[in-house]
Amino acid sequence: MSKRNLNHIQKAAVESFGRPVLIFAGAGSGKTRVLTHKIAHLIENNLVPAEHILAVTFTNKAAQEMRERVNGLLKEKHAQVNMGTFHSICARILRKEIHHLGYTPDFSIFDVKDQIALVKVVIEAMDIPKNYVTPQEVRHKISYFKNKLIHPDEVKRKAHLVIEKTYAAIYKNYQKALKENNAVDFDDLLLLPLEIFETHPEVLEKYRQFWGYILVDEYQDTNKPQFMLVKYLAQEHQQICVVGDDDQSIYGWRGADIRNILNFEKNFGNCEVFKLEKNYRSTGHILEAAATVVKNNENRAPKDLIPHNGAGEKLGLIETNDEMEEADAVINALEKEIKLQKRNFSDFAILYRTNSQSRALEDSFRRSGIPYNIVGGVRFYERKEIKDLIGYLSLIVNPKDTISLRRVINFPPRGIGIKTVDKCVIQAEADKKEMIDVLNAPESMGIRGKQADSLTAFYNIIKKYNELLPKLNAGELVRTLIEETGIKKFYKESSGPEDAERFDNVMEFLKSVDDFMVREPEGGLSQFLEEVSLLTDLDQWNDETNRVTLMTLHAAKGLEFPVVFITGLEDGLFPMYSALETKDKLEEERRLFYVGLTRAMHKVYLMYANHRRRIGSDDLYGMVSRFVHEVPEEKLEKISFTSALTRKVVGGKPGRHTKTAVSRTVVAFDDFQVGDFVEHAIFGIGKVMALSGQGENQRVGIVFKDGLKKKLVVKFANLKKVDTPEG
DNA sequence: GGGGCGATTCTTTTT
DNA sequence: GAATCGCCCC
Repeated sequence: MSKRNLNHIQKAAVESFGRPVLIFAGAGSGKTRVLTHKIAHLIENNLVPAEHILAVTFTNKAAQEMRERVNGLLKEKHAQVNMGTFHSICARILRKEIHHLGYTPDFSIFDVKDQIALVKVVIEAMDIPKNYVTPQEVRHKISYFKNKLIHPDEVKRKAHLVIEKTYAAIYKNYQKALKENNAVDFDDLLLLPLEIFETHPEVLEKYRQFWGYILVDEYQDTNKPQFMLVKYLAQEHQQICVVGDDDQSIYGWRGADIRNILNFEKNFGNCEVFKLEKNYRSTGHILEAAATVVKNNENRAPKDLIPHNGAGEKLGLIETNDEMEEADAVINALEKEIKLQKRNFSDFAILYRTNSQSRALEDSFRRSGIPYNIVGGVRFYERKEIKDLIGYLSLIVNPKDTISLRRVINFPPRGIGIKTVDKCVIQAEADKKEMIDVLNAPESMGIRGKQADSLTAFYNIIKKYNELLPKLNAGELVRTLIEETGIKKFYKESSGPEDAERFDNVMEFLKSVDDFMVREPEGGLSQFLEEVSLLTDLDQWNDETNRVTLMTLHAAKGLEFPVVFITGLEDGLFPMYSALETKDKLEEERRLFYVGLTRAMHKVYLMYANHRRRIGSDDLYGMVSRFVHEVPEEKLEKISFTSALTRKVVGGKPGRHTKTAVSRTVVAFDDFQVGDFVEHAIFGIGKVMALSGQGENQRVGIVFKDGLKKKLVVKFANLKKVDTPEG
């Protein structure tokens, strides 16, 4: 392995061994390079065998990339390093160890929707006044408690208000219900291993010895359970290296505690600290702007980013009237970049604060024919049709999973409604049986006729596939399952246009099962389900194709792009209103802005709209974001934009299904080319013959239809671009 | 008792 | 704009 392309601090961090290592890695300072070289260094110098190294990353995709890069650095073949997110590593631990807590290894992993469904069931069984609490808010509370490592009993002890006591009671029952379903939620994936480590020291000892060296990336975004896991595993051998940047901590709302990194030296005494401050990514103006902004935060470790590249271009600032115009302005600037700087589509990232902002952007991209990729939003595996299928599979693997059972018992519709399900619940309680097992005897619950037949048929399918599980490979199983359950028939016979698309998604799911089987020939269905439930949209994002990337600022963490647009910079949206309540929240929003700025290599565009329509809440007539004002004015270049498109409503009444006709008319500066046809209010149609000047000073030489030649300043001429000489 | 259709509600960010 | 809720009809 060559270390020639490391600077001396990076090299020292790579070679440090024998003491805990803390690396403060500023944005773009070569953090991933240090981590991969460090892993390669450990292996190559026989300091730690590859299979005894554990590397924790923030996303599965990052783990995959890190694996490839480590493999690229090492010439000799070596065992695989254990890499993954906290959640995926913990899931693997649980498959082996969860029996210590009385679950079976086939446990289901509940996502947010499953959690809400379970909370609902729990509340309904509890004699709580209707609408006193919503399942969503309770789920949120429970997750909050879990991320702070607060047990139900402690919540109960500290509860004063009736509502707090209610939360405590639901939390306790919810946890009990999870276990009865042989299911864990996302938070449990972290909590249950901790519980095992605390109650079974011999298990902890086993993992301590196995993972002789631990590396944690994005350490600033670890929460309390994650910190405890690291502490348990590493505090004895102290063979640990964490990397992070307190300025990029953006997951406080999920329990991430910035103190984990700021107090690392206290928790792991005798540690060696390295600061990577040289930025290899961004040009000077961008870097200085970002640094000035983040210095407004009080709660941060003082540090600098030293520019390595030239000053580059100033940050573009573009004001528009509304979100549609903002989207057009993005396209406009993007096309200019492509024309003038010869960039590819994949050089651009469009970032926003909330997923719903992607809609207007998406419309414009589609209309202009520019290929794009949206990362996030509704994930593939959260679509209804896919969740239904996963529901079947979860139930087959884990028949105790009543949430999946409820989900699929009447899909496709087979005449089993809520009342019938209720009868089954009561019967199961009375008989002390699993819910699945009472379905077999409908007569004993007073269910007859169509419902009775449906119940037995449903029971037989689940039972049959449960028994087939060891014999059939996952792909075959799913294929026959969609036939036998009638899912295929249901979609094929449906005339709804969205059902055709749903069936396509089912087919794509089938393909992902096949892919999994090729990748993991030994892997069973439950391993596939685990992988699927921990996969995020970002993990599947393919950055090789030539497309513009649209994503939230959160999702952009750890990535870099030549050109970055940060949209929706309005007070109330970014920063959000709710973040104005406390200093900590505002500082986290500011860090998010900092993360956005530092994604860019060459150019940043800051965008805001004077009026933004939002679904589900009032329109925002926002002021320019305070963050824009925090960027030094001399770093900004205002780019004026007049809509290149006029929208007019065509056909039908205005309202829900209003169609908008879009025509290209008014243009921004710098958007003329020789040969373009234009229309002037007085002189009429003309043809552009010459160009001079730039931006506000741009002039165009035009020959009008009657032979009149004019040289006009674009700013004042109010020209419209037209497609043909006829207008 | 189930199914269909209109009314209502949701909103930050995600492993 | 979509997903859930609740009402009403079969």
